[in-house]
Amino acid sequence: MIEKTYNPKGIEEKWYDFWNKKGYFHADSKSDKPPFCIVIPPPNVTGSLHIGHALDVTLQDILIRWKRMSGFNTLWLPGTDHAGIATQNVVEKELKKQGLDRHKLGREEFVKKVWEWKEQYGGRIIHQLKSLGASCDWSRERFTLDKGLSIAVKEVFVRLHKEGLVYRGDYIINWCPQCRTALSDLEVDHEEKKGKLYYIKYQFADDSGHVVVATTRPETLLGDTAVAVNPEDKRYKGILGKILKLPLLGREIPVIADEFVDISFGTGAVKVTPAHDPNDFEIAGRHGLPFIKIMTGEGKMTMEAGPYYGQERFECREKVLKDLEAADLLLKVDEHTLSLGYCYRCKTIVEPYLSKQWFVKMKPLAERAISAVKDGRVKIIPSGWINSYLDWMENIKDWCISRQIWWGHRIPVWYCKDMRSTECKVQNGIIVSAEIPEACPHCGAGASALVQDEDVLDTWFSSALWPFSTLGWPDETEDLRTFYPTNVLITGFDILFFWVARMIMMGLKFMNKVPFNHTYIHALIRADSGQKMSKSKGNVVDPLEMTDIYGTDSFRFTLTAFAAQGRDIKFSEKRVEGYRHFINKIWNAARFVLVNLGKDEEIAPVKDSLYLSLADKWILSRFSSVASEVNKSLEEYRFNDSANLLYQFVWHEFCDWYLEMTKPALYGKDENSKKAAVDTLVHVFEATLGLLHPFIPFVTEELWQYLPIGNRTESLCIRRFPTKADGIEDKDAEYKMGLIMDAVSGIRNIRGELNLPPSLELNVTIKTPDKTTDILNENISYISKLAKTANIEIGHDVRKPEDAAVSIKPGMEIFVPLKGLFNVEAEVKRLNKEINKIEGAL
RNA sequence: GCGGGUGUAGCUCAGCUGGUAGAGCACAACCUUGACAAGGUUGGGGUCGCGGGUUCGAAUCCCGUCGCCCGCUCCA
Repeated sequence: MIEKTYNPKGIEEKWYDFWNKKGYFHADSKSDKPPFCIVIPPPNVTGSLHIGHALDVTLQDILIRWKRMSGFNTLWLPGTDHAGIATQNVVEKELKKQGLDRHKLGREEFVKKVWEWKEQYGGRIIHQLKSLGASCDWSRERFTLDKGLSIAVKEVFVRLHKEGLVYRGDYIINWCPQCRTALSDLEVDHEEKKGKLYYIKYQFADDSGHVVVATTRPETLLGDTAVAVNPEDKRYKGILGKILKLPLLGREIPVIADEFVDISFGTGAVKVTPAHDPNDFEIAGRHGLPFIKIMTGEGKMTMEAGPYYGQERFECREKVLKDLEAADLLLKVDEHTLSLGYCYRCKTIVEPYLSKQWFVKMKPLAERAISAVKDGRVKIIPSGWINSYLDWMENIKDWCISRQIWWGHRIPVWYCKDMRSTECKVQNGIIVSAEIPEACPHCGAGASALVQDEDVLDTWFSSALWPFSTLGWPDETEDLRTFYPTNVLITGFDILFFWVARMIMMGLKFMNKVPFNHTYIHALIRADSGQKMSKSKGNVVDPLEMTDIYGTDSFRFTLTAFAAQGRDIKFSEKRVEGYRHFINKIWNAARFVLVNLGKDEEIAPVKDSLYLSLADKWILSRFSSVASEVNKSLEEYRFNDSANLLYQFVWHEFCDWYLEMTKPALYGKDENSKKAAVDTLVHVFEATLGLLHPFIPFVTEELWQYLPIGNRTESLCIRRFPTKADGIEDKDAEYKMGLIMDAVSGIRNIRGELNLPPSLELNVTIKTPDKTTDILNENISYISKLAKTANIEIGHDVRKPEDAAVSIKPGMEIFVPLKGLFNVEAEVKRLNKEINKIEGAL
């Protein structure tokens, strides 16, 4: 006999190894079964599992296990991401502890170190995924820097370049002076901060007065090449074209007119710093202004900054302000809230910076991705995200894809130093090639004249190809034919733009088909305070700690029950404990089933039995509708609904009612009834384990092994997933049981008149109201409920009771046999005791 | 500025297409009854943010309002 409480230790590892070794997770690209494929959102290779992953993985595993059991050829493709900047930063931090930095090591040595790091920690997250029960096909595991995926990356870059969708140019990009690399717009986090707005006098060169401009970054005036006003601004009509003396440096700059300037903000006059502000950059383009770089990639001032040369950017700001004040050029300082950009990896304030970078032209790619969502080829669930998606896509800007770091896919571009031909000069000596070129294709210069671009690609460039690069693209593999497009992508909304949108664009571009038909965006898990979980706040819940204390099944079930669509989740450990009790309840229900089984008992199909009791019919019918509801809710990604349905059914119907009501038959002398009861009990319990398996795979597999079901497969995880046909629909039984349940629940209220016989049988009469008007005035909702239970269609207008009373007529009496309630006797004793107590007190 | 979400029991949250307010935890009382004390039975506790409207009937639909939260975007 099995233990009284469920202890997951040992059981989880045992079954995971078993499933894995048996090859149940392996997908067959030649199978006749319909394919069902999910590619995992690849976690950071050196990362460790956080609770968001746990939710993500649990939901995917539920779908995969459910589809596998439902007869699909399932592929859940696992893998990891090299996570460019993130990983490089971690390794650099580690080197710093050893007194090293990457520049001392040199590129080759450094990259080697990162690979070593990857080898050392890369397996950790995979191991953690397995401990959650993730039924991935590990034979197909991928890493974004794998050879195959690298080929795909180069191929995409080359093809996009050929079509003019990849270009190189000087633009203002977001620059992190700490990481010393460009960042895409998405990699910048904005935060509102209280800052100051400084009003500075710019004097005319002819000493005929001054113009006041306002700025939040006074140090950038060192790079000003104009002051702009709105052409419509009457205040400044007279000064257009006049020359100003740049404060502190004395350099001469013109006053220009540009419509970009907002008349109502500040003084209506704007300093123009083309090399350090994206808007000013554009203004400069329109007016042919020079670009003066006053800052280096480290955030220090250049020679152009004159006396401020070499100063750090914020130090320089202070000095500039001091000097302005001394020169009586600082008119006033206002409080001003502004939103600052921070590097999403190192939290340093990002600097708008002019530099040469590679970009992807997004508009043409976005157009197709917009229509794919609009016409439903990609369905976003919940649909609330569609607006955000479209909004972003319709205002998309070009994507800066070059990063000045070393860990990642090196850009497949070489520069010819010789440029011996005009052709080569026209091309600026740029050679884009998937292979290492042996000579310059433009001018024939030898390999020694060619230098590869130093930069690597944004880490999201390779993830954008994930759904097809992992299946073998650009080769036309069997896997690609079978599993692309994938069925569903499950991820959090935080990477909707980073990743989901870009996959849709790339999938359409290179496969001509959307990468997935559905994408389910789940909620973000927050700490119970409602804040985002983060290490610095110390409010992180470690999933492995949860599984260690409560078991994987309890933890998975908690996450699933939490996963209501479209809202954030505040995590509470108490809920996990509650669901551990649920797991234990199932465990003990199994013990009940097992003690009521004879040794080697043959379990017959219940449909053949003529001796089914009301309770048997009822539970079979309930099972039928629960199975149908679970299938339906999973179909619609209502994970929490399916979890709650099962919780409700197992605990409050199967355990609370059915197990009690079947006892008289089980312990009775009638062999036929007993046989029918045992058959039903085992059958329903076994099928329920099937329904539960995708949610709580370990405990269900363990228990299933004890059940004597004929013609069984060797594992529950490949058992056919139950449908409503595994029960027997019997609305009449449900109706009658509903009345019994109502009556029993009402025992307390009618106890004064209750005269229960000592035997376990009694009759309860439920009398419907006498008059139609009573029904109308007081009992419409009651009638409505009864009608619902009895599955009677009532008219839309319940004000016409004759419609409602099709089978429940006014004054009609319904007799309900309350038979075999095991604990009625004890309940009566208790009630009488309490009544006596009350009477005694009176 | 634009968009989205949310306000339900002491706490964390469910409540699909309108029909007598639910779960877990916490609390109180009783019960070791042949699966289960990680249990059972019963109970206390809610003006479903506030104000209107539609309806026989609204937590649910509509309008307004207050509070909290989250995205995107601009600001010199």
